[in-house]
Amino acid sequence: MQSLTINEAAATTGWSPRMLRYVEQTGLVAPTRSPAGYRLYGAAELQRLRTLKELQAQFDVSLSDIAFAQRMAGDRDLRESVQAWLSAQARRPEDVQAEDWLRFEQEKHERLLAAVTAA
Amino acid sequence: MQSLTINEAAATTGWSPRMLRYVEQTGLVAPTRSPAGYRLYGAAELQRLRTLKELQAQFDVSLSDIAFAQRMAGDRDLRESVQAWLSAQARRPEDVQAEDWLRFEQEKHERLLAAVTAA
DNA sequence: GAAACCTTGACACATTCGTGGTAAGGTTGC
DNA sequence: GCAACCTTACCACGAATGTGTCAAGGTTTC
Repeated sequence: MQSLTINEAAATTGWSPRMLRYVEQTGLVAPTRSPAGYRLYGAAELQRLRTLKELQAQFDVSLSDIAFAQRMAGDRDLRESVQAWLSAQARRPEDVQAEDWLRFEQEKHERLLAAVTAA
Repeated sequence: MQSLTINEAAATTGWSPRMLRYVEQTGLVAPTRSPAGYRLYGAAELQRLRTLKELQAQFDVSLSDIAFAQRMAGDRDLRESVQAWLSAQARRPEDVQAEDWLRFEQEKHERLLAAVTAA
């Protein structure tokens, strides 16, 4: 599996070289380096870069949004604090939305329980 | 249970009136309104404002970060797309972190199953 | 050893976020 | 009816995000 240098990676992913460096700086896609320090993008990184672009286009999210999601994924304290804060709001009528998140997890448990008790 | 007007709410929460309006605009804390359109902050809103401030101080997150988390909570498509993108990265050695998120949900199911089968 | 790549670092610029102010006008309480 | 509040709508301004370009210098390839 061969790797692409930054300009090649830019060509096949639609990002500019400048942006590839910036994306790396945000911690979202970090290529490996050659002995001399050249960025080397493997198949996995290229795929991630493409899907990252899709994610942005489809939902209009910013890089810092995704970076925050990644931070939440890796920091349980943060994640639980945020979830707690959000769930406290689910009581209010206009925010039925927020409850969906919880309900989502809740339902997973219910489905799981249903499956187990049915057996 | 009486409600506070914006300046009173500002006084007891530490936010400025200006920021209370801004926070409302972000969709994070929306007070009810009096017939004349005055913002009325109840105990729940006041509490949410205080804990929001704590959340920011403790983890150095921005309002837009929390707003994005809230958006993810309410938009399953978005949430699952982001989670999928993040988990695709968990394979890479330096990102063991990200896997924790998934493992977290996984563990909840496992604990649930353990509790059920133990009974 | 020169052409064509790569690196980091900087300057620049538009856009958004966070925050304060101020102006023009409605509401409330005496 | 006036003082003290509230509203929305702006202008402003620093900090962060997103993006391009350019300079000074290392690497690779012929």
